[in-house]
Amino acid sequence: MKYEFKVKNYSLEKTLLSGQAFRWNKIGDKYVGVVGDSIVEVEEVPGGFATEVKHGSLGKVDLTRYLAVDEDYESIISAISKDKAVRDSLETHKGYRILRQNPYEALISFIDSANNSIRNIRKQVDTLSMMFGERVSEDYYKFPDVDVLAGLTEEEIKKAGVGFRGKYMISTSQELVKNNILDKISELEGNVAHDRLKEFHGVGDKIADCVLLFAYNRLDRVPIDVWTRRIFEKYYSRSCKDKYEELHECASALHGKYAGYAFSFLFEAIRK
DNA sequence: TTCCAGGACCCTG
DNA sequence: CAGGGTCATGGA
Repeated sequence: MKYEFKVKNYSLEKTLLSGQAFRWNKIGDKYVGVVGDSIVEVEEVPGGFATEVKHGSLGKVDLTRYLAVDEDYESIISAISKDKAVRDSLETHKGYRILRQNPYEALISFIDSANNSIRNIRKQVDTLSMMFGERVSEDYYKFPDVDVLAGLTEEEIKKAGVGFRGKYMISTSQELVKNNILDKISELEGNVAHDRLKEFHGVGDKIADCVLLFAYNRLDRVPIDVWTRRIFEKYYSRSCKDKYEELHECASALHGKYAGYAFSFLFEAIRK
């Protein structure tokens, strides 16, 4: 099925290849990715972009949600633009959007992000899908189902190249098979949801916030990592202790309910 | 060869 | 709590 989206200020490249999602590739002029059970092709056209869903059930409503096309982007930009550092980063990185990914896929993918490079994460998530996910078409595989990963041995999952993170993926999946709380996360208040996610083996402060920001649309959550700390040093040399919770409080105080967006722009800017 | 990659865990003091 | 070592893997 083909769908067209009219939307301003949407950069497919910055959004789909940024490191918030790991299953998109640019092939020629098109971006091709696997979303749920579908292969999606996206291409820029005048006034927005065109999508084609191959093999799969993904509809326009699902895509609108996943790609955050319905987001009130101008309001967000306007709100965080009060800050000069953010304004500067927007000059280069406006058009970046925060996706709304599947929570399980995001959880496992970001468990894979621990002490790892984006390049490797991409490769490993791809291999995981190829080895343990359902085949969609010739070269494309769905992200593995939770009960499949839950049934693997550490030896088996390590063949996907995920290293020491494999055991975390398995135990997290096993916990979810026993008690799938991922739907309930959305009902929890921010800090509570954050702490609940941290109960999974392999999920610490930063990864919990990645999942909240990139899957649950919690735009106020800020994954604090080395880059975030560099951002604080460079732009906000104020007195917040070098402790995760304190830094997150500072980020909130600076940018409020869209702090996740603000720091995503700053992150993209400083990482270059 | 060594170091680092969007960290988290575990053990000490 | 704060500070270390450790964990697989690939690329520079």
